Amino acid sequence: MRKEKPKYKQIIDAAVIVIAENGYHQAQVSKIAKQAGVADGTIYLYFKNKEDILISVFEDKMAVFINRLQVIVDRNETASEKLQKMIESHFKVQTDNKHLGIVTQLELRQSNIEVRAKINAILKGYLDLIDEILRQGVNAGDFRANMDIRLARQCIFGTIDEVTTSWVMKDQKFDLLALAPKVYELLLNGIKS
Amino acid sequence: MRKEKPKYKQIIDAAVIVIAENGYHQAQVSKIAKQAGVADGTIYLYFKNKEDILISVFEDKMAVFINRLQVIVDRNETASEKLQKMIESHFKVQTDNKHLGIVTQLELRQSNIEVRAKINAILKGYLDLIDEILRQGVNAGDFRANMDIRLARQCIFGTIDEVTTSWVMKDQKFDLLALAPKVYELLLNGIKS
Amino acid sequence: MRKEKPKYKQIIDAAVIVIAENGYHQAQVSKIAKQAGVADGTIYLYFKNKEDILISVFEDKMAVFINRLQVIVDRNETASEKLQKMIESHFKVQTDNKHLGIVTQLELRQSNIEVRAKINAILKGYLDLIDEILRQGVNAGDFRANMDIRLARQCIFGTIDEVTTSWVMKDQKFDLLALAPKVYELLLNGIKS
Amino acid sequence: MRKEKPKYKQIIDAAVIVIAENGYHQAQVSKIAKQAGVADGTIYLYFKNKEDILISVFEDKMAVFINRLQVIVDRNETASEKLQKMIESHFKVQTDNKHLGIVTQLELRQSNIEVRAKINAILKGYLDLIDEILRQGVNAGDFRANMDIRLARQCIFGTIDEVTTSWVMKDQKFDLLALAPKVYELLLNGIKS
DNA sequence: TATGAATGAGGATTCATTCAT
DNA sequence: GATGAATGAATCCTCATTCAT
Repeated sequence: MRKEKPKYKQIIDAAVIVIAENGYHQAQVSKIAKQAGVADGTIYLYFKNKEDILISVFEDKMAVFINRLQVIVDRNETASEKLQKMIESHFKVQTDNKHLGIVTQLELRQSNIEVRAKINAILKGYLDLIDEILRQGVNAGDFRANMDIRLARQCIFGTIDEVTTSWVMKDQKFDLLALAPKVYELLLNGIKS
Repeated sequence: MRKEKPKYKQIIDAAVIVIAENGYHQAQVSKIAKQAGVADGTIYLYFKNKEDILISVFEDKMAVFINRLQVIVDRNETASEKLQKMIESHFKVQTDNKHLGIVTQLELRQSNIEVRAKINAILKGYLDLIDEILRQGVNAGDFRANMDIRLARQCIFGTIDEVTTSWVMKDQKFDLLALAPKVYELLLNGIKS
Repeated sequence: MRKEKPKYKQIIDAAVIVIAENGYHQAQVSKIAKQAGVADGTIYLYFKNKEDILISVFEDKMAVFINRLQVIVDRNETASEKLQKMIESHFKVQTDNKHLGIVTQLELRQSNIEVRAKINAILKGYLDLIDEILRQGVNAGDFRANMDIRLARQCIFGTIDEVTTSWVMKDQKFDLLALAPKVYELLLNGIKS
Repeated sequence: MRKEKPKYKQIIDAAVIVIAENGYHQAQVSKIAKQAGVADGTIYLYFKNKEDILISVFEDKMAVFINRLQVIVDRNETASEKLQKMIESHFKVQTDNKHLGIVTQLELRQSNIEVRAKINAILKGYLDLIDEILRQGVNAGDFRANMDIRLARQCIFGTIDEVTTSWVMKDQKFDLLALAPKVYELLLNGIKS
């Protein structure tokens, strides 16, 4: 599998650095190749085209969020606790990697509709897990029975996303993780039964 | 004042159509000029450069949201009622113009950091009005006293934005306006005292 | 005659200022019109096109050189004295108008071949007068009999021109007029019998 | 070193031909690329921008003049002989390449101030060698002791330049090289002791 | 005469991708 | 697998000139 080859990872990491430090529109393939320490042409042995690099970057980084959330969902806890852990986990991953937020919240959003559609398909795996928590909460009677799952999830993700983007745009100057309890409280109030 | 000249408006409207129908990266100045029924050079009598067109488009369209919200804020009603009207107004404006959502939710987000920074400055006028409603609600005892205004606003705007984007990406197939009551209920639960 | 109309002169003078202060390639017709205090379109009531303005500027300014030289040539003096006066006169005119040198020595030389050809035609009136002095000198036995008039004139004009250009490029910092005696000596040695 | 790559030279030579045959303002990069037999983009692997091409053209061609003059200066001859050889060499180089004079005397002079400044810096290498000959002549007692070196050089270069330009503008119809002895005589008379 | 809004042709440059080595 | 020189399509903006008023 291509993802296991060392150069694949090398190029992905280089792309994150180049995009974060130069911005989406200044992240030329040649710059990524240089950062990765390979020739321009080598990129095309591992990626179909530039679009493929960008999508792979998102996929690679999103996997961290998804894997952690999967662990949370699989635990034997209440939906409210899972919601809380989810928010904390999301903010924790962003806090741990300065480049990540710049890339996911600002730069990759400048990509064109086609790339964004593929990014959304990847994001769906994450959103589905949030839905799962919400369904668990409804079934357990923790969350309101007549709640629109999709809407609730859009509220949760929209809020987390907006807060994260705001934090990135403020140069990550404040403690994002410290906001988790207040975000949790706000969101829980909206959905609890 | 330039905005009162008919051609200024003509070009703005042409830009919205061209961007919505061709996409951000295929919205060439010459295409906008043709759509507006003017010569390419005429564009530059009304706009400094292409960036200026895009920012002006956002400014012009955002003004509709802001003006309507200002009216709502100025009314003699409870903060909860204003929140409700705000959500309805937001969805109403989006519903009334098929092109608008494509431009604000999808296409203009592909613009570079400089344009986005200017877009955010315009957006701030809208966010400030939401903050105003929240402050009014807290002062009147309708909303929780210890509520973080900024966080609550990020929750509200993040949710509305996410719902709207989702509606646009689903080709505006369902009735966005019909979602307003449920969105209102969800958000109000999160902040009411 | 168009040259006697006040606006004609107004535009010529404006052109000299605009060219000197902005450079040839930044001397747009609209800038000249603004400096002259007329509308863009008005320019075209007095000049056929932009080229015509530039040529007229050269013609107008060159007339000063030519008229003064004509007076010198018509005097009852030796050719050597006339040569001396000519050099002094040339440097004097340049010294008297700071803008003139910038326009004639640097900026107008950036014009295209067609304009330069017309400029050369105007210059010919000046060169012919130099030839006249040289012929007088040869006839009077002051200058070498076997001298090639055209070559001698090219030497004289080439030297004066090179010295003047050098003075302009050194920001007219030194006293050009003070060089006249040495230039005269150098050139006279080359041609005297 | 870039100058040793065949394509660098290819492009320089193509630029000379295109400029000479089409004129400075009609010498588009794409035309130069086509003449050089390379793609437009290839130009930019060897030159920073169009300005860089033009300056490089002048530099490359001026090197011929400078190298030949350096050889002359280094010889064990009198300053007068060197002056004579210099004039002959200058006219010889111009005579050998029909395109060269058009480019150096007419077309490149239409370039803007920035390019001209860089061209003048290159030209300085040539002028310095003329100064060297003059200093040698003064020291050896061949040229006048109280002579102003700079002025004498301006006279020499101004004359050669004027004669050459005149020859180019007359479509190189007469024998430029045949003028060398008379030019030499004229200039030598001006400076010899 | 005078105005000035409108016109529209024209070109340098970037960069994702290829392919001979 | 790896290289990197070469490709070439694609677009924003300027400004001389016109002409309806």
